[in-house]
Amino acid sequence: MTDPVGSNVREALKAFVERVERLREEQKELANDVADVYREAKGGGFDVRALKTVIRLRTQDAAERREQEAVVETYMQALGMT
Amino acid sequence: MTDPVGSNVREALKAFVERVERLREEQKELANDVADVYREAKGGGFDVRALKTVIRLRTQDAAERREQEAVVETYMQALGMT
Amino acid sequence: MTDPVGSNVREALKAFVERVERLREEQKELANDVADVYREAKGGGFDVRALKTVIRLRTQDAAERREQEAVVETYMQALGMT
Amino acid sequence: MTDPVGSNVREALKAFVERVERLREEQKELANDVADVYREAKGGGFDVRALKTVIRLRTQDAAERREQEAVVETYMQALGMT
DNA sequence: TAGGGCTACTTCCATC
DNA sequence: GATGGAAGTAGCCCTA
Repeated sequence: MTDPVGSNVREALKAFVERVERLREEQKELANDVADVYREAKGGGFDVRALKTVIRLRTQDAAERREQEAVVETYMQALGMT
Repeated sequence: MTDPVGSNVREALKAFVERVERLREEQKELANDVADVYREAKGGGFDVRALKTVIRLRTQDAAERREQEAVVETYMQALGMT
Repeated sequence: MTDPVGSNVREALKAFVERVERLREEQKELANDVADVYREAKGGGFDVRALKTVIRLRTQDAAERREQEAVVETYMQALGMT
Repeated sequence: MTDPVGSNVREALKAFVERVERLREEQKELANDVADVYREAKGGGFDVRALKTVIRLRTQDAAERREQEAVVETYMQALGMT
């Protein structure tokens, strides 16, 4: 056992690395799927940027979102960004 | 049909949004899984930052990686970072 | 001249590195300044998140921004996010 | 004073926004300067990616950097990435 | 109050 | 050039 990383530890290391790599692979597949959906939506005439905005807004609580938007609106009016 | 978005289009919109949201949900779960693995590894005494570095390096081609490292090493020696 | 990096090249390398580091330093100072402003604004009762949103929106062309917002609004209504 | 944002507050708001925008402008100029340096370096035959790596490593303490690299090396050997 | 995780933000990189 | 993902950083909150 002169190895700086004993075989049990080595096995644990390999296991961690492989688990992460497997998960990364699945993440990449999902990212491709998402890109496919947007490509389809674009092909169907939708504005992808607006779609992304809507989807982002949906992740926020509705009440909180309206509150944020109200504050932003107030600031914009105060700055003459009408 | 005074609606600016007709019902067929509306249905298509909902379908796209829901598909993306489902995929995003799965992505989030995978991200949590990855975080869990790193947490476990940390608990097992591994250096998470080094782990991430190793996993990143594994995605590179071995020959290319060694080439990069050689150049970096050369520059570091030239700068006295020995 | 057995050095893999000749002295002229070495000097050029050092010069590039130092120029970048100087610029990075200035960037960091500016980032601190920005953080200070937001801290002040927060202390003055402003909503920092909304402030950031407003400042981001100001970088967009006003007409384009309104166009985007109109599309987003249309999608949100179609999805019942009223 | 029926304005939701009183004039003093409005002035404060404008001041904050303008300060941030000015700082952002300076940051952008610095980013351009950095890009210029790398462009020059590339023109002089340097490997920009390796340069960036070296500059990043220089921000770390030398001892800490060597420690990190040793751990990474150990993990790589344990994984057979020799 | 110093640390330590957590979240959000920003920057960077790799990919198309 | 644009996009998405990852890494690093900073600020926040809580705990000890």
